[in-house]
Amino acid sequence: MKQIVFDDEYFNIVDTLNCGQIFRFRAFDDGFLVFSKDKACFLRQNNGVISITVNEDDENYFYRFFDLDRDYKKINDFAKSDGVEIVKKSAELGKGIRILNQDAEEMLFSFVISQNNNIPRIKKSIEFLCREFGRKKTFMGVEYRSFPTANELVGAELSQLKEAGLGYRAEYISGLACKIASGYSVESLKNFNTDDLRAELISLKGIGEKVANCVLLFGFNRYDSFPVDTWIEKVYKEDFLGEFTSRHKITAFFMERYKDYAGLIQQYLFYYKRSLEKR
DNA sequence: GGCCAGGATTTAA
DNA sequence: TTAAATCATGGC
Repeated sequence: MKQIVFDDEYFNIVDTLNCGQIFRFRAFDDGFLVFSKDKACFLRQNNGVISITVNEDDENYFYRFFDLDRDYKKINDFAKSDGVEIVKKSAELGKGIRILNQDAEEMLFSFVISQNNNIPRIKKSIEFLCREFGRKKTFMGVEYRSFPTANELVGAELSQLKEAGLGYRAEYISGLACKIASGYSVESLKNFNTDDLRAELISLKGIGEKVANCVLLFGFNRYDSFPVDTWIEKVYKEDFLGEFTSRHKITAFFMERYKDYAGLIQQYLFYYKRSLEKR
């Protein structure tokens, strides 16, 4: 076991886990277990310090996973200086949000499931897939399951997938698993520039512009992407008083405005808007 | 019982 | 090029 220690001024565990970018974590002891791919780590926050407990071999993976090299102060300050009130407020509330560098393949499957769905249900479906098709692992004495590989998913019957509550998305998951298992390399996509990669992702069945932007942001570490979902659409209409109706144009509007900072500011806005109307 | 959720696809205009 | 219909599922 090894510990990564990090100042918590721009790292809040609860906000980072609950802002809708990650679906696999659970409260444990005085912190949280977080799962990615076949790996796990344990996060705690006290006395102004985040401590991340990892297996020796996973230190580099989770250092990158939690985006520990990025200057969050710079982006947060920029957002707080924005002329639109909700951007300032969301940056204050979301100051501790970090964009996680998650596994690209896991993000592909996860965000295909996310379409026209809600976060609690997405979590349940993913938990089911891990429990049913992932491998059994233990970390700090706790049992968990790895996220199933494409090879593990491709063996599943459609009827099995539907037990996960995937609905019509089951066919997308099955198709994607089949494509990857038969040689399509997600890894090699990392060499694409952002626009080419977005186009490539959209060409996959079950992935449109919004999901592609989520995968770009959370799975490929591309901050120059701005997913527009129902909440962001509300922000655009209610707080920016925008006139565009198509999500494509709304995305373009925010991309032009925030450029390389778009990804994090999008998370600020999503988390803030959703927290207002959820209770 | 209709509306909504981190929408995408297909078809029609 | 954009608009509307359709697609499961569960919580409210």
